[in-house]
Amino acid sequence: MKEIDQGSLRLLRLLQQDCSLALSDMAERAGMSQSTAWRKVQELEAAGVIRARVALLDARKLDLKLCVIAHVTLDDHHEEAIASFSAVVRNHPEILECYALSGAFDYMLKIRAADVESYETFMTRYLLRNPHVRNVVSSFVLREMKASTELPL
Amino acid sequence: MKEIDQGSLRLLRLLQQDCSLALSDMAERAGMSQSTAWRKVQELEAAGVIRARVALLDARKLDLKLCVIAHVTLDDHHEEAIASFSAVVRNHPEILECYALSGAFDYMLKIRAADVESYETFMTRYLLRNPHVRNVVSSFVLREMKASTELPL
DNA sequence: GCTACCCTGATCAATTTCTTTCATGAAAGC
DNA sequence: GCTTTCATGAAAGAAATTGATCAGGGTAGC
Repeated sequence: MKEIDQGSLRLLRLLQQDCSLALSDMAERAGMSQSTAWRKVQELEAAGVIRARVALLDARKLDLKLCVIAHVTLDDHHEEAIASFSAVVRNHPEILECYALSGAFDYMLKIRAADVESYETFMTRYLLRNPHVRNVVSSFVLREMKASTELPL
Repeated sequence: MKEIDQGSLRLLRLLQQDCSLALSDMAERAGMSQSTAWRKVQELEAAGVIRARVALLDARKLDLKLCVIAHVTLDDHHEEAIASFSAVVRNHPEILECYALSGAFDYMLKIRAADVESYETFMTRYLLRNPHVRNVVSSFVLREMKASTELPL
């Protein structure tokens, strides 16, 4: 893939802050003509640098008051165990993020739920019941100090 | 704030997947007229349910190959220590997310960097050098199994 | 029943935004 | 020197958004 020039970087920075800006606005702020801005955005989209444009919602106003960071250890790391765990992660929208980690735990999950009770239900039904899951340590989020999707460019 | 009806929920689900859809498209998929869809989106935006519309970028294609989950413990929890740590978090775009947690650690950070070297530099310069930071445990992300911004609605 | 109220869908005009097309100028290759 | 290529900006056309208006259909209260 081609190098990403300074102009495109400026557009990306704007887009990850607010993609509802008009092209003419973005062009002006990025110091280029509207045509050029349009072409660059098209390129970035085609190249997959821009993965998606999404709306970010307020979890509180949608009654998802609980956010949990869970650390998971599997019993073994055979294909079947990993596949089984992956399926759980994939199929449950309550699990927003999941990363395989180096270090003390195998996985870190970020989970959102309405309250402690519904979290507990979800937890025991889908994670603890899974035969490959050895251990889950849940930490409740007391405060979201930062929750950005902006990559440092 | 008012209750959120089923129609609005359908719009929100669509918007968190792809906010570049035309209003007419969204209206059709959500099973309502364009006028109604427009009014509902306006409401949701005014009520702050829709916080922002952003572009999600591909970290790999932008040469941010490293993602780290770091757990931080502070020396004490006086105002000054928290303020000092908060400032570090706020001022560094490499730190994408930061949550104050219950449990064994005070904070969990998600950090992105180009490579191990630049991470190491960032780490020692801004976190380990902070007098209020007692301990940092870094876990490298081996695989991003899921990284969604969609709330479960 | 009747009224008032609210939500909905249809329609329309004005504006804004997106997309294509065309022409220009700079740089590279022959 | 000439051509080709490429990125750019201006302008025009196509499409979408915005905001208002009006009418129909529930429904709750009187």
